[in-house]
Amino acid sequence: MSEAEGKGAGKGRVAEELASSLRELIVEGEIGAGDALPSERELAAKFEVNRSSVREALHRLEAVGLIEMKHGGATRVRDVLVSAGLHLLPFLVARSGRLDPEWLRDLLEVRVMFLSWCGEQAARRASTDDVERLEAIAREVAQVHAGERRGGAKALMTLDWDFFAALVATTHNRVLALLTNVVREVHTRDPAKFKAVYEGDAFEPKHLLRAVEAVRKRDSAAAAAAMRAHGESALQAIFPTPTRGKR
Amino acid sequence: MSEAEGKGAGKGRVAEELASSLRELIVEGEIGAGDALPSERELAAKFEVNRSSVREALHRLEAVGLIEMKHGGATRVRDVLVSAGLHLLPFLVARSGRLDPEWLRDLLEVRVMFLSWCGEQAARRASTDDVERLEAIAREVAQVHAGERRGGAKALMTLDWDFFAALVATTHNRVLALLTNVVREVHTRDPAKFKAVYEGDAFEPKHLLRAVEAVRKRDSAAAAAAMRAHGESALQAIFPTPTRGKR
DNA sequence: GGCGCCAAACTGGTCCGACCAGTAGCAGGT
DNA sequence: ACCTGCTACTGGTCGGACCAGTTTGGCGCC
Repeated sequence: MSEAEGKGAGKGRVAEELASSLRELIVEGEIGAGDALPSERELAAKFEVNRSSVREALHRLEAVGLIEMKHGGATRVRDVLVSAGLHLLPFLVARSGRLDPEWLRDLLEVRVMFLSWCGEQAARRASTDDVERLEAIAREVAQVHAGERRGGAKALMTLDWDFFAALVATTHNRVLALLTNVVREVHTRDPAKFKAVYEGDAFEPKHLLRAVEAVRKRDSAAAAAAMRAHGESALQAIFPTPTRGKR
Repeated sequence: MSEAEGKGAGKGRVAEELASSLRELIVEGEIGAGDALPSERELAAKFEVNRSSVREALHRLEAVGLIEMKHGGATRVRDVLVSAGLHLLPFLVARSGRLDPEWLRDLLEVRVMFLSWCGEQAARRASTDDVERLEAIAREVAQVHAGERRGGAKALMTLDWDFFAALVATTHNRVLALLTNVVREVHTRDPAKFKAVYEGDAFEPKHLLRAVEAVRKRDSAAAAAAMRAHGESALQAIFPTPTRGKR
């Protein structure tokens, strides 16, 4: 009866939980694009919640582009790849509780692009304050990496994110800021999943230090290259094969 | 394909309209980050709609990160730049009905990054079919641009988008596909706004043709350069000053 | 038999009023 | 002065009624 089985989180909110369940069904492909969902009244009965709550849950999914509600007609599942926004990236990357290698790879590839471009733009726009901020973080990373400070992989992960965030801020590009918000969702939803990137010897603070120096010198090409190397190292750590190759 | 119908204003949906009104108030800065919204019951009375509809509207805004609802506490406006997703890019870029130059510039800059990177990845992953598809579109663009075919700026805009979409598809990167969905929202919400990019002599099909050739030869660097040039030309057309420069 | 119209039986959308469940702030006791 | 606990808020859930579109199928007409 009571599907009181607490999912990952979010008790209290009935609607949120229902949305979570439905999202999972869709993301896992158990409902397939184009299929019609049960009617709101049916869902309400099936999940033993009020129809208002069902609607609330459905609206959440609609807002993210997962489903399409049509007055008078059925509510249908949309094709994730052509209608969904980045909001459900976290759920796609970590479907079935595990990291999906395909999605993770795509994500890390895009990350390389981001890092590289942020480096390039940051080098063009950075103020001396920006440079100092970046340098402070980079140094801290180096210290933690060298074992001079406590923290380990977890601390590295946090600092790496801080560096990225600082870099984005340095570009003064607000579109990028919005993009970063979404990336942060992925990053913070389940940090443990990405720990591997920071554990081996793949993580090299020197890239960050090089990037800082390049930004200081206003050398956008070098900054881009350094950040690209930083991103590539993570990619290589998880997918040792060269960047190319068929999928 | 064509699913973006004119949505200038009044919807049949009460909740949607209310959400629109509130979103505008927030995006225009009339409610300011951190401020508390009136209670749901107050809003219901003020807008003469039911509280359920108010909640529906609020949930829509919450879903995109515009506001924060706390059980027992007040519903507050969040800082757009640190919490909002890309979903409201269209509203930020076109706030007050006009294109905001600052946002547009940021957007076009990011577009340059996208195009460039897509070119690079496409060159690595393209099948012969992909190349043919890209070439077909590029040729069409060239024909329209040369006046051999009807359409003018509007047709160019559509074709340019098709090319971009095809390029993204060629990368086989699904994260990028999601990202593209969001970009499409901006692109299709009010196409007339972006007409300027395709009207002057700024738009040069040769970049696309060069990109196709580079992709065919698996020359990722050349493809990246060509697409970057393509993006830069649009940027230059609207913001004639060199890429750098303070803001 | 085949065609077309119309009405019932769906669907989602809105409304109402009540109650549950947290929060914050004020009042009173210590 | 501090802490406690009540109370008057806030949002969250409920269920039941009704409105408004879509879909469907049967009935009458051709």
